[in-house]
Amino acid sequence: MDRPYTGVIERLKNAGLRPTRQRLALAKLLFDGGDRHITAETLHAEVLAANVRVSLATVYNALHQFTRSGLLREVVVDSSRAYFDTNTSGHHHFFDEDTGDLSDIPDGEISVSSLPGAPAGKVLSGVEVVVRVRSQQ
Amino acid sequence: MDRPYTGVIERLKNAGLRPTRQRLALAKLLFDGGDRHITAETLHAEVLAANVRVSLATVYNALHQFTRSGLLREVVVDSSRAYFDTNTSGHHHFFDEDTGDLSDIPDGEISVSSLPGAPAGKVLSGVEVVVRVRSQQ
DNA sequence: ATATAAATTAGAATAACTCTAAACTAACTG
DNA sequence: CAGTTAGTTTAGAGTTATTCTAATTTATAT
Ligand SMILES: [Mn+2]
Ligand SMILES: [Mn+2]
Ligand SMILES: [Zn+2]
Ligand SMILES: [Zn+2]
Repeated sequence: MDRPYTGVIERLKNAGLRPTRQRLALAKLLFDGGDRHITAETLHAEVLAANVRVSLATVYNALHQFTRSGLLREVVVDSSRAYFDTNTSGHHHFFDEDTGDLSDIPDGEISVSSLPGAPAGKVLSGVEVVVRVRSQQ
Repeated sequence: MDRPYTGVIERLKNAGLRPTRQRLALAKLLFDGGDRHITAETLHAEVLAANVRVSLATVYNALHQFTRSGLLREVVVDSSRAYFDTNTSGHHHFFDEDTGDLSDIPDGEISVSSLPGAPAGKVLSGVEVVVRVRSQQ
C-alpha cells in the first residue's frame, strides 16, 4: 500500500510539469482510481480534506496545465462552472441539471452519424453530445 | 410597413407576459426576422442602438422569462457566457471557439442514433450536440 | 380614476474565475 | 553539496457575467 507517487511523478514529468507537492496531491486525487468529473471547487475541497494545503489559484492553474498537456479534458455543460474530465478519449455525457452530476454515457449507447464538415475556413476541434436529465420530481 | 407590434404583442400575451415597452422592443429584435443566437450583452447593445432604454437587468429577466415560456432556448457552449436561441426546435450547433460564433448545423447533416435511456429515477430533458471549430490560424 | 399586482431599474452583491507580484522551491551546475 | 535560476505557489486584489434588492413605475382590472 505504499510507494504512492511513482506513477503520478512520471505522468507529470512526461507532461513537462515539475512534480511539486501540490501537483502531486492533485494528480493523485485525479488519476489514482477510476475516471472522474470534477470542478475546481470540489477538487480544492478534496485536496484540503487530504490535509495538503493548496490554494484555489493553484488548483485552477493545475487544471488548466493538465488540460493543456492532455491529461484532462474540459466538458462544457453548465454556464456557471467548468467541469474537467480525467477521461480524455472521445465520449459523451449525461448532465443532471438538478444535482449538477456529470456522468459518462457508456460507449456504444450513443453515436453521432453523418458528421457535418466544418464551415469554410474552419477546422474541427471536437464533438460533444450532452444528454440533459432532471431528477427533481 | 407599420402596425409593427401586433404579432409580438400576441406572442407575449400567449406566454402570459405583459407586453411592456421593454419586452416589446426585445421581442421584436428577437423574433422579427430569422432565427438568432444572442447573448444578454449583444441584445442589450441592440436594444439601446434601437433607441429604447432598457436596463441590463431587464434584458436578463426577459431572456429567462422567454426561455421559461418556450419562446427561447438556452444553448450551453461556453463556460463564460450564456447563449439564447430563437429556434426552439431540436437542432444542433457549430461553435467557433475563437470568435464565439454560434451557428446551426443544417437539419439532416447530423443525427444522434441509439439515444440511451436516462439513468434510473431521471427524466430526459434534452439532447445537444455541439461541434466545436476553430478559425484562428 | 383607483387600486393592485407585475415589471423595471440602479446599484449593490455574488460567484467563478484570473491576475499580480512577492515568496518559495525544484532542478541544474560546478 | 552551495549557488543560481527558472518555474511554482500564493494571498489578495481584480474582473466579468449574472443575480439580487428594494424602491419606483406601469399595465391591467374594476
Ligand atoms: Mn465563469
Ligand atoms: Mn457566470
Ligand atoms: Zn466523461
Ligand atoms: Zn440554433
